[in-house]
Amino acid sequence: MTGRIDSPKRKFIETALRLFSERGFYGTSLADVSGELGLTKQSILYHFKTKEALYGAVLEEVAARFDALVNNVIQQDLSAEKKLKTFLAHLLEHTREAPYDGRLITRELLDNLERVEASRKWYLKHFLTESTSLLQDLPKWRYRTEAERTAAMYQLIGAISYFSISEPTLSAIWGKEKLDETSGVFLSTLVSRI
Amino acid sequence: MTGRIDSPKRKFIETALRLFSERGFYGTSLADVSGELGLTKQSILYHFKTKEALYGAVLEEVAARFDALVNNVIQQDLSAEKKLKTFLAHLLEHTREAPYDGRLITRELLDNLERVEASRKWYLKHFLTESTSLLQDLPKWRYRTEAERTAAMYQLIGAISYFSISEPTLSAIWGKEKLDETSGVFLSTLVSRI
DNA sequence: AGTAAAACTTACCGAATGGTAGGTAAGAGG
DNA sequence: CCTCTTACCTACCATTCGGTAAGTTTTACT
Repeated sequence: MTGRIDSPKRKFIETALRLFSERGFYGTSLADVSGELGLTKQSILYHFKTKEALYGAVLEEVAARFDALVNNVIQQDLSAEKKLKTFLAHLLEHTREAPYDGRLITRELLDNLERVEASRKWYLKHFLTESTSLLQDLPKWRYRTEAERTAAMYQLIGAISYFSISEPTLSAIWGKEKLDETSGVFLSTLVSRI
Repeated sequence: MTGRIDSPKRKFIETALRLFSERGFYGTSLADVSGELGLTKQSILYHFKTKEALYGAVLEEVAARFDALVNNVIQQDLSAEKKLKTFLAHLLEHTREAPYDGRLITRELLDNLERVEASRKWYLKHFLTESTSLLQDLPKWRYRTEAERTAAMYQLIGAISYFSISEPTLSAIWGKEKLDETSGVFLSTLVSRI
């Protein structure tokens, strides 16, 4: 693993994440990515064999961040309810601080329908499984069916994710002020309905 | 308006909708679209001045379907609560019957961040505004703030939309059986938390 | 200082892209 | 029968794409 913070690979991954998340895989060229760093596209191909390999590295890093997010909450010594609320708060906070992450994952959900390969991994599997387990220990949900808990958890994740990718559009439609008001009450409104 | 069902424009729009929603704007070439119809790409450029114009026509049609969906519910003579539930049921049903529509809108939410032009219209404005108004007449929500109602409504729409674009991925992660179970209880789980 | 690996560069390529220009075949209406 | 419009076509073009090959510069280490 390239652990070094300033490893050249990492600066490519960071830039690629931003561009892939904003313009998508096909909308981003290798020249775009390297250009942002003042380099030629061949500098990328030195570190990553293909464009797909670069994309895979980006996806892996983003998935690792989401995994870390849910792992972190699970390991804390909190009540089940507190864990869930903390998880949702952290997830929402993360989509705000690192909007590229959520956008990339959403694009991946849309794209892997077509750009499938035998080797494609399901980076989100761990995140989804662990997230859903957070509902299992809630008294309110313990005696519901597994399917109901799964549906409920995916609704929470979906609500947060969809809102975060919509923010630029909503800002244009509603104006910044109304968006900020809505953002301000988003978490409490979401949690109040659990 | 090209009202005729078999208008040549319409067959291009239908095919383009499918491909744009599956592969995205940059992932779909004019040759791809025309190829599916056994034609050359110039046949498209005869009907639509540019690729952007074709995309715009597709987007307009999809947005019109969402508008019709919410308009249809609002005009019915139902209680506020029944209206909301009917709306959510119809929205979920629509994302299942016409999965291309939801995927295209989600891509547009992601893309218009970058592919903005002065002329770009906010196709979703009417849909969002009218949808949110559905919560206004619910006793439970009447005395909450406008921002809270807006947040709640967008959470419902987001939950449905995100789930629908995730179905292929979830089917691969969970398997078809678990996905079907979850789908089966999705609406009731969602509604029970309003 | 010397050297070898790492991190780039220039030069090039075939394929695909959106789009232009200039046709042609078919049908409708007078 | 003639003409105009619709709906396509072939031919072509400049640009961009991901990727290969072969050098050159920078860095790290002895």
